[in-house]
Amino acid sequence: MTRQQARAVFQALYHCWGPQHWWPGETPFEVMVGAILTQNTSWTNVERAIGNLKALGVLEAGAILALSEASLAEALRPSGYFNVKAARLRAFCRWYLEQGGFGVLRRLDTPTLRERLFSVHGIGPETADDILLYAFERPVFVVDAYTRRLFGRLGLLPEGLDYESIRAAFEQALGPDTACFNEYHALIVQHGKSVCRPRPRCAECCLSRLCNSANPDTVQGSKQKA
DNA sequence: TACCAGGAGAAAA
DNA sequence: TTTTCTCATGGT
Repeated sequence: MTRQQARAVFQALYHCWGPQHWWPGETPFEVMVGAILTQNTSWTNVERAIGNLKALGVLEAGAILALSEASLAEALRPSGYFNVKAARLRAFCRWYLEQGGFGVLRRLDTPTLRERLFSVHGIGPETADDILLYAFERPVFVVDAYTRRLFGRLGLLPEGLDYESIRAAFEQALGPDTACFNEYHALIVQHGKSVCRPRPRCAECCLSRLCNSANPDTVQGSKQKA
């Protein structure tokens, strides 16, 4: 993928959807909690769970750890996978406090911080990069299922490419640009939720021109099952 | 009713 | 090493 291709997609998405103002969290810690809770879950459900934590007055690492796992799971219920996410959120909070909190972590270089996030049970590459980009404002491109789907359909990324290779492809094409990565990922998600779904509504797709030139077989969803 | 959603870890092959 | 299964609520 060339810089020109990456920028062309960005411009088309931005023109179609406008600025997305991500991430919708009031504090870096809330962004990190949201990144864990949104795993394989729609954001509207995550908002309910975060609302529960706020109502309990526990949207803080120490307060979350002070809750029993059952109480925490109950608060997280609307976000789905609540037992799994309660354990993951507690693991993250323990790590967060052990590390010294946001003020200490923000002084680490990005590769070190990324490696340390990977050491937390329940934080994989996408969640780590969400946290790096939206909470720590590091120039890390977040790759998700929408990114794979969209750029696969555009013919700009081969199928089966691993996470790190896709991330590197974007970062190499665009250069380190936190603001751009922030907006780009948000636009891909917005586009994915609205148009570029497993059963795409390509007639409504602002990228149809790019799709047609890149990969005519997949553009109109002709190879997708009806 | 079935599909899908801002994944990750464990188990099985 | 790679693939498959499990976790679960809520909207369309």
